[in-house]
Amino acid sequence: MGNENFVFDKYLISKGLKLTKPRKIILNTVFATHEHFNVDGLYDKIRKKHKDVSRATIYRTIPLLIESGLIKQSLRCLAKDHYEHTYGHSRHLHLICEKCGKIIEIESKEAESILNKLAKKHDFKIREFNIGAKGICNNCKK
Amino acid sequence: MGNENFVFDKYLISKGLKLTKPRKIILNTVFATHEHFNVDGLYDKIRKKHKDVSRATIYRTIPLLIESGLIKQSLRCLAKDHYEHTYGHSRHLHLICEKCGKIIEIESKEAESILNKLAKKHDFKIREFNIGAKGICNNCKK
DNA sequence: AATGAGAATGAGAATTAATCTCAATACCAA
DNA sequence: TTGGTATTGAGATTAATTCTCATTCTCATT
Repeated sequence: MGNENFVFDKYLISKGLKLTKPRKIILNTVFATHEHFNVDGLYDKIRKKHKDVSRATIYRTIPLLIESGLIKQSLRCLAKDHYEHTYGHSRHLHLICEKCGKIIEIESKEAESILNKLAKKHDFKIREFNIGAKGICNNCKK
Repeated sequence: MGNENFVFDKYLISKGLKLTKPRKIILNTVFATHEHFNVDGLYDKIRKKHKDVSRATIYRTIPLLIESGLIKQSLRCLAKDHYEHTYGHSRHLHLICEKCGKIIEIESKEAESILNKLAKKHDFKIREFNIGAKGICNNCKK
Protein backbone atom coordinates (compact mmCIF):
# COMPACT_ATOMS: atom_id res chain seq x y z
CA MET A 1 0.00 0.00 0.00
CA GLY A 2 1.24 3.48 -0.79
CA ASN A 3 0.93 6.34 1.58
CA GLU A 4 -2.34 7.70 0.27
CA ASN A 5 -3.54 7.52 3.85
CA PHE A 6 -0.91 9.97 4.90
CA VAL A 7 -1.65 12.34 2.05
CA PHE A 8 -5.37 12.19 2.69
CA ASP A 9 -5.03 12.59 6.43
CA LYS A 10 -2.79 15.58 5.99
CA TYR A 11 -5.30 17.19 3.67
CA LEU A 12 -8.21 16.50 6.01
CA ILE A 13 -6.39 17.90 9.03
CA SER A 14 -5.55 21.03 7.08
CA LYS A 15 -9.28 21.52 6.57
CA GLY A 16 -10.28 20.66 10.13
CA LEU A 17 -11.76 17.34 9.01
CA LYS A 18 -11.17 13.84 10.24
CA LEU A 19 -9.96 10.57 8.74
CA THR A 20 -12.90 8.50 9.91
CA LYS A 21 -13.50 4.81 9.45
CA PRO A 22 -15.78 5.13 6.41
CA ARG A 23 -13.36 7.52 4.75
CA LYS A 24 -10.50 5.11 5.40
CA ILE A 25 -12.47 2.25 3.87
CA ILE A 26 -13.34 4.29 0.80
CA LEU A 27 -9.79 5.50 0.36
CA ASN A 28 -8.31 2.03 0.66
CA THR A 29 -10.81 0.48 -1.69
CA VAL A 30 -10.17 3.17 -4.27
CA PHE A 31 -6.44 2.51 -4.06
CA ALA A 32 -6.69 -1.27 -3.79
CA THR A 33 -6.32 -1.38 -7.57
CA HIS A 34 -5.03 1.00 -10.19
CA GLU A 35 -8.21 0.99 -12.20
CA HIS A 36 -10.65 3.71 -13.05
CA PHE A 37 -13.84 3.57 -11.07
CA ASN A 38 -17.33 4.94 -10.73
CA VAL A 39 -19.52 5.25 -7.67
CA ASP A 40 -21.62 2.21 -8.45
CA GLY A 41 -18.70 -0.14 -8.85
CA LEU A 42 -16.95 1.28 -5.85
CA TYR A 43 -20.08 0.88 -3.74
CA ASP A 44 -20.45 -2.79 -4.70
CA LYS A 45 -16.82 -3.47 -3.98
CA ILE A 46 -17.00 -1.82 -0.58
CA ARG A 47 -20.24 -3.50 0.42
CA LYS A 48 -18.75 -6.94 -0.02
CA LYS A 49 -16.67 -6.32 3.07
CA HIS A 50 -18.34 -3.46 4.86
CA LYS A 51 -22.10 -3.38 5.14
CA ASP A 52 -22.11 -0.04 6.87
CA VAL A 53 -20.82 2.41 4.30
CA SER A 54 -23.51 4.28 2.46
CA ARG A 55 -23.62 5.66 -1.06
CA ALA A 56 -24.03 9.14 0.40
CA THR A 57 -20.70 8.92 2.16
CA ILE A 58 -19.00 7.77 -1.01
CA TYR A 59 -20.46 10.71 -2.88
CA ARG A 60 -19.33 12.98 -0.08
CA THR A 61 -15.83 11.56 0.06
CA ILE A 62 -14.99 11.76 -3.63
CA PRO A 63 -14.75 15.56 -3.70
CA LEU A 64 -12.36 15.32 -0.76
CA LEU A 65 -10.19 12.83 -2.62
CA ILE A 66 -10.15 15.14 -5.60
CA GLU A 67 -9.36 18.19 -3.48
CA SER A 68 -6.52 16.35 -1.83
CA GLY A 69 -5.01 15.60 -5.23
CA LEU A 70 -5.31 11.83 -4.96
CA ILE A 71 -7.78 11.31 -7.78
CA LYS A 72 -9.32 13.28 -10.59
CA GLN A 73 -12.43 13.11 -12.65
CA SER A 74 -11.98 11.11 -15.81
CA LEU A 75 -14.00 10.98 -19.01
CA ARG A 76 -17.62 10.01 -18.50
CA CYS A 77 -18.57 6.54 -19.55
CA LEU A 78 -22.04 5.03 -19.92
CA ALA A 79 -23.72 8.08 -18.39
CA LYS A 80 -21.73 7.85 -15.18
CA ASP A 81 -18.99 10.00 -13.76
CA HIS A 82 -15.67 8.19 -13.68
CA TYR A 83 -12.57 8.79 -11.64
CA GLU A 84 -8.94 7.83 -11.88
CA HIS A 85 -5.89 7.95 -9.67
CA THR A 86 -3.51 10.82 -9.97
CA TYR A 87 -1.39 10.01 -6.94
CA GLY A 88 1.42 7.72 -8.01
CA HIS A 89 0.36 7.74 -11.64
CA SER A 90 1.97 9.56 -14.49
CA ARG A 91 -0.23 11.48 -16.88
CA HIS A 92 -1.97 9.48 -19.56
CA LEU A 93 -4.57 9.49 -22.29
CA HIS A 94 -7.53 7.19 -22.69
CA LEU A 95 -9.08 5.20 -25.45
CA ILE A 96 -12.51 4.14 -24.28
CA CYS A 97 -14.26 1.26 -25.97
CA GLU A 98 -17.95 2.00 -26.32
CA LYS A 99 -18.81 -1.63 -26.75
CA CYS A 100 -17.09 -3.46 -23.92
CA GLY A 101 -16.24 -0.48 -21.73
CA LYS A 102 -12.54 -1.25 -21.72
CA ILE A 103 -10.30 1.71 -21.02
CA ILE A 104 -6.88 1.73 -22.60
CA GLU A 105 -4.47 3.99 -20.79
CA ILE A 106 -1.54 5.35 -22.70
CA GLU A 107 1.35 7.15 -21.17
CA SER A 108 1.83 10.38 -23.04
CA LYS A 109 2.39 13.94 -22.04
CA GLU A 110 2.47 15.27 -25.59
CA ALA A 111 -1.18 16.21 -25.79
CA GLU A 112 -1.03 17.87 -22.42
CA SER A 113 1.92 19.94 -23.39
CA ILE A 114 0.02 21.16 -26.42
CA LEU A 115 -2.90 22.16 -24.25
CA ASN A 116 -0.58 23.77 -21.74
CA LYS A 117 0.95 25.87 -24.46
CA LEU A 118 -2.44 26.96 -25.79
CA ALA A 119 -3.77 27.68 -22.32
CA LYS A 120 -0.81 29.91 -21.65
CA LYS A 121 -1.51 31.84 -24.82
CA HIS A 122 -5.10 32.39 -23.68
CA ASP A 123 -4.14 33.16 -20.09
CA PHE A 124 -6.25 30.21 -18.97
CA LYS A 125 -5.47 28.30 -15.78
CA ILE A 126 -5.98 24.57 -16.33
CA ARG A 127 -7.28 22.54 -13.39
CA GLU A 128 -8.01 19.28 -15.12
CA PHE A 129 -7.26 17.73 -18.49
CA ASN A 130 -9.73 15.73 -20.54
CA ILE A 131 -7.86 14.00 -23.27
CA GLY A 132 -9.01 10.87 -24.97
CA ALA A 133 -11.20 9.31 -27.58
CA LYS A 134 -14.12 6.94 -27.72
CA GLY A 135 -14.59 4.19 -30.24
CA ILE A 136 -14.16 0.48 -30.70
CA CYS A 137 -11.27 -1.57 -29.37
CA ASN A 138 -9.45 -4.22 -31.35
CA ASN A 139 -11.27 -7.07 -29.66
CA CYS A 140 -14.73 -5.68 -30.32
CA LYS A 141 -13.95 -4.94 -33.95
CA LYS A 142 -14.02 -8.62 -34.84
CA MET B 1 -27.55 28.94 -44.34
CA GLY B 2 -25.37 26.00 -45.27
CA ASN B 3 -26.72 22.84 -46.70
CA GLU B 4 -27.11 20.97 -43.45
CA ASN B 5 -30.68 20.37 -44.54
CA PHE B 6 -29.45 18.45 -47.53
CA VAL B 7 -27.02 16.39 -45.51
CA PHE B 8 -29.60 15.62 -42.86
CA ASP B 9 -32.31 14.77 -45.35
CA LYS B 10 -29.98 12.46 -47.22
CA TYR B 11 -29.13 10.67 -44.01
CA LEU B 12 -32.75 10.36 -42.94
CA ILE B 13 -33.82 8.98 -46.30
CA SER B 14 -31.05 6.43 -46.18
CA LYS B 15 -32.57 5.22 -42.91
CA GLY B 16 -36.16 5.32 -44.11
CA LEU B 17 -36.86 8.34 -41.91
CA LYS B 18 -38.39 11.69 -42.74
CA LEU B 19 -37.31 15.31 -42.50
CA THR B 20 -40.37 16.49 -40.63
CA LYS B 21 -41.23 19.99 -39.49
CA PRO B 22 -39.98 19.58 -35.90
CA ARG B 23 -36.75 18.07 -37.15
CA LYS B 24 -36.29 20.94 -39.57
CA ILE B 25 -36.85 23.46 -36.81
CA ILE B 26 -34.38 21.71 -34.52
CA LEU B 27 -31.78 21.41 -37.26
CA ASN B 28 -32.05 25.04 -38.25
CA THR B 29 -31.94 26.30 -34.70
CA VAL B 30 -28.87 24.21 -34.00
CA PHE B 31 -27.14 25.66 -37.05
CA ALA B 32 -28.43 29.22 -36.59
CA THR B 33 -25.23 29.93 -34.70
CA HIS B 34 -21.86 28.29 -34.46
CA GLU B 35 -21.99 27.87 -30.72
CA HIS B 36 -21.98 24.82 -28.55
CA PHE B 37 -25.35 23.96 -27.12
CA ASN B 38 -27.18 21.81 -24.65
CA VAL B 39 -30.75 20.59 -24.69
CA ASP B 40 -32.04 23.16 -22.25
CA GLY B 41 -30.69 26.13 -24.12
CA LEU B 42 -31.79 24.72 -27.43
CA TYR B 43 -35.28 24.12 -26.08
CA ASP B 44 -35.61 27.70 -24.85
CA LYS B 45 -34.37 29.08 -28.13
CA ILE B 46 -36.77 26.98 -30.14
CA ARG B 47 -39.76 27.71 -27.93
CA LYS B 48 -39.43 31.43 -28.51
CA LYS B 49 -40.61 30.88 -32.06
CA HIS B 50 -42.25 27.49 -32.05
CA LYS B 51 -44.51 26.53 -29.20
CA ASP B 52 -45.09 23.09 -30.58
CA VAL B 53 -41.73 21.37 -30.34
CA SER B 54 -41.30 19.22 -27.30
CA ARG B 55 -38.23 18.35 -25.31
CA ALA B 56 -38.75 14.71 -26.17
CA THR B 57 -38.38 15.41 -29.85
CA ILE B 58 -35.19 17.35 -29.25
CA TYR B 59 -33.79 14.45 -27.27
CA ARG B 60 -34.84 12.12 -30.06
CA THR B 61 -33.38 14.24 -32.83
CA ILE B 62 -29.94 14.76 -31.37
CA PRO B 63 -28.81 11.16 -31.92
CA LEU B 64 -29.91 11.51 -35.53
CA LEU B 65 -27.84 14.66 -35.95
CA ILE B 66 -24.88 12.86 -34.47
CA GLU B 67 -25.39 9.80 -36.66
CA SER B 68 -25.59 11.98 -39.72
CA GLY B 69 -22.25 13.51 -38.88
CA LEU B 70 -23.54 17.05 -38.41
CA ILE B 71 -22.77 17.39 -34.73
CA LYS B 72 -20.89 15.53 -32.04
CA GLN B 73 -20.98 15.30 -28.33
CA SER B 74 -18.68 17.74 -26.65
CA LEU B 75 -17.24 17.82 -23.18
CA ARG B 76 -19.86 17.87 -20.45
CA CYS B 77 -20.38 21.13 -18.68
CA LEU B 78 -22.33 21.87 -15.50
CA ALA B 79 -23.77 18.35 -15.40
CA LYS B 80 -25.31 18.65 -18.82
CA ASP B 81 -24.46 16.98 -22.09
CA HIS B 82 -23.11 19.45 -24.60
CA TYR B 83 -22.92 19.28 -28.36
CA GLU B 84 -20.97 21.06 -31.05
CA HIS B 85 -21.04 21.32 -34.82
CA THR B 86 -18.79 19.14 -36.85
CA TYR B 87 -20.26 19.98 -40.24
CA GLY B 88 -18.44 22.98 -41.63
CA HIS B 89 -16.12 23.22 -38.66
CA SER B 90 -12.51 22.25 -38.51
CA ARG B 91 -11.37 20.21 -35.56
CA HIS B 92 -10.66 22.07 -32.38
CA LEU B 93 -9.86 21.81 -28.71
CA HIS B 94 -11.68 23.38 -25.79
CA LEU B 95 -10.78 25.26 -22.71
CA ILE B 96 -13.81 25.33 -20.47
CA CYS B 97 -14.10 27.88 -17.71
CA GLU B 98 -15.62 26.31 -14.64
CA LYS B 99 -16.59 29.67 -13.24
CA CYS B 100 -18.41 31.47 -16.03
CA GLY B 101 -19.01 28.54 -18.36
CA LYS B 102 -17.20 30.17 -21.25
CA ILE B 103 -15.85 27.78 -23.84
CA ILE B 104 -12.73 28.77 -25.68
CA GLU B 105 -12.35 26.95 -28.96
CA ILE B 106 -8.90 26.57 -30.42
CA GLU B 107 -8.18 25.34 -33.86
CA SER B 108 -5.65 22.58 -33.60
CA LYS B 109 -5.28 19.20 -35.10
CA GLU B 110 -2.04 18.40 -33.31
CA ALA B 111 -3.61 16.66 -30.35
CA GLU B 112 -5.87 14.63 -32.59
CA SER B 113 -3.00 13.45 -34.69
CA ILE B 114 -1.26 12.26 -31.55
CA LEU B 115 -4.34 10.29 -30.55
CA ASN B 116 -4.72 8.95 -34.06
CA LYS B 117 -1.19 7.67 -33.98
CA LEU B 118 -1.68 5.99 -30.62
CA ALA B 119 -5.02 4.52 -31.64
CA LYS B 120 -3.43 2.99 -34.69
CA LYS B 121 -0.78 1.37 -32.55
CA HIS B 122 -3.51 -0.16 -30.37
CA ASP B 123 -5.71 -1.13 -33.31
CA PHE B 124 -8.46 1.07 -31.87
CA LYS B 125 -11.09 2.69 -34.10
CA ILE B 126 -11.81 6.21 -32.90
CA ARG B 127 -15.36 7.49 -33.29
CA GLU B 128 -15.14 10.65 -31.28
CA PHE B 129 -12.39 12.77 -29.77
CA ASN B 130 -12.54 14.38 -26.36
CA ILE B 131 -9.73 16.83 -26.07
CA GLY B 132 -9.75 19.76 -23.76
CA ALA B 133 -9.22 21.07 -20.30
CA LYS B 134 -11.24 22.67 -17.55
CA GLY B 135 -10.13 25.50 -15.36
CA ILE B 136 -10.42 29.26 -14.98
CA CYS B 137 -10.41 31.75 -17.82
CA ASN B 138 -8.47 34.99 -17.82
CA ASN B 139 -11.52 37.09 -16.96
CA CYS B 140 -12.51 35.01 -13.97
CA LYS B 141 -8.98 34.92 -12.59
CA LYS B 142 -9.20 38.55 -11.58
C1' DA C 1 -58.77 13.44 -53.07
C1' DA C 2 -58.81 9.08 -50.13
C1' DT C 3 -56.47 5.37 -47.89
C1' DG C 4 -53.44 2.77 -45.10
C1' DA C 5 -49.13 1.52 -42.98
C1' DG C 6 -45.45 2.97 -40.70
C1' DA C 7 -42.95 6.93 -38.75
C1' DA C 8 -43.17 10.80 -35.61
C1' DT C 9 -45.10 13.58 -32.17
C1' DG C 10 -46.36 15.80 -27.45
C1' DA C 11 -47.37 15.11 -22.87
C1' DG C 12 -46.36 13.30 -19.00
C1' DA C 13 -44.66 9.24 -16.43
C1' DA C 14 -40.52 6.73 -15.34
C1' DT C 15 -35.69 6.21 -14.63
C1' DT C 16 -31.45 7.15 -12.57
C1' DA C 17 -27.15 9.49 -11.12
C1' DA C 18 -26.16 12.72 -7.95
C1' DT C 19 -27.38 15.83 -4.12
C1' DC C 20 -29.64 17.20 -0.01
C1' DT C 21 -32.00 16.82 4.69
C1' DC C 22 -32.12 15.50 9.19
C1' DA C 23 -32.02 13.01 13.29
C1' DA C 24 -28.69 10.08 15.41
C1' DT C 25 -23.81 9.02 16.20
C1' DA C 26 -18.78 9.44 16.39
C1' DC C 27 -14.79 12.08 17.42
C1' DC C 28 -11.76 14.70 20.20
C1' DA C 29 -10.08 18.33 23.13
C1' DA C 30 -10.67 20.00 27.62
C1' DT D 1 -17.54 12.91 31.29
C1' DT D 2 -18.90 16.68 28.73
C1' DG D 3 -19.71 19.69 25.01
C1' DG D 4 -19.20 21.23 20.45
C1' DT D 5 -18.29 19.77 15.79
C1' DA D 6 -17.95 16.89 12.21
C1' DT D 7 -19.91 12.75 10.20
C1' DT D 8 -22.95 9.32 9.22
C1' DG D 9 -26.91 6.38 7.06
C1' DA D 10 -31.35 6.39 5.32
C1' DG D 11 -34.38 8.08 2.62
C1' DA D 12 -36.33 12.11 0.24
C1' DT D 13 -35.27 15.21 -3.51
C1' DT D 14 -33.59 17.06 -7.74
C1' DA D 15 -32.75 17.24 -12.48
C1' DA D 16 -31.24 15.39 -16.87
C1' DT D 17 -32.53 11.99 -19.86
C1' DT D 18 -35.36 8.21 -21.54
C1' DC D 19 -39.57 5.83 -22.17
C1' DT D 20 -44.68 5.00 -23.01
C1' DC D 21 -48.64 5.51 -25.45
C1' DA D 22 -52.45 7.38 -27.70
C1' DT D 23 -52.81 10.54 -31.39
C1' DT D 24 -51.19 12.78 -35.55
C1' DC D 25 -48.35 13.17 -39.67
C1' DT D 26 -46.30 11.67 -44.00
C1' DC D 27 -46.32 9.88 -48.36
C1' DA D 28 -46.60 6.28 -51.82
C1' DT D 29 -50.34 4.17 -53.84
C1' DT D 30 -54.66 4.20 -55.39
